[in-house]
Amino acid sequence: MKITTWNVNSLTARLQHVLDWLTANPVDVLALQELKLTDDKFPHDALREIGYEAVAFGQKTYNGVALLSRSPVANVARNIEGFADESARVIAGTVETPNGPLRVVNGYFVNGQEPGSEKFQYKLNWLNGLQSWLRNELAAHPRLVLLGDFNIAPEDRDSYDPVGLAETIHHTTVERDHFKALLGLGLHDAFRMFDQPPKSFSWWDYRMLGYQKNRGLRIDHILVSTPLVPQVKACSVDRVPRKWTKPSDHAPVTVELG
DNA sequence: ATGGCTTCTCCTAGAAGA
Repeated sequence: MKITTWNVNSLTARLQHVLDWLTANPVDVLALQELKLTDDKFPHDALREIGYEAVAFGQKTYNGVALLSRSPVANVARNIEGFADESARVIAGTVETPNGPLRVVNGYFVNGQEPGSEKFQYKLNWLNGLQSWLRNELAAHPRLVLLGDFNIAPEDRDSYDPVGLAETIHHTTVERDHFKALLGLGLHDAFRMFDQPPKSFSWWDYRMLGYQKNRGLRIDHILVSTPLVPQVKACSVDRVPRKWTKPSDHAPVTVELG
């Protein structure tokens, strides 16, 4: 089965891209971030027509996450239990697979804007909350995938300019330590389980011809729990939709589980 | 050097994204 994460930067603006991409890539589960719409505006009908049911957790203008699935999603949770949050950033659900139930946790991690800012502190608090909650989620659901827009470039090789951007947003030691702490819970970066082309990124700035010059970051991730590791068959970024007209600034990342 | 784009809204300017 295939599971994908994609920050679409407005589902209203990107609905046709999502429909086109899913039609060409009929993955089992698609985790979306940055819907930027409220649940009453969620395009259930258009998705149903191509075979997907969705559970959504939306918000006006900002944030918003959803799980699209070809099979039912059960036991849906919204945001981080035990962490009060004004923003719609997490939706989790369980799908049945031939190997048993699979917990899928989809997150739109806080951006943080600038180290030292209030928003950066919110990012750190949010990451602490996520970590505590995930410990329990993993205990309850040993087969778990955490995926989404992490807004963290975990290592220097995940940035187009690790020296020039050292200790700037997405690159700070404290953010990277949080990423390592997630791995410490018993999660594994599916992308790094395979040989990948150098300068593999998942996001490119709209400005400065970012995509054309491959000035990007790898900030969209798929982490799998230890029991799933033997089942991971592939993980890759699909740059194709980043080349479409009016693209999202993020590309979809897909993991294949055997 | 800066910002260079795209999205949204209390809508045509400003905030936010990353």
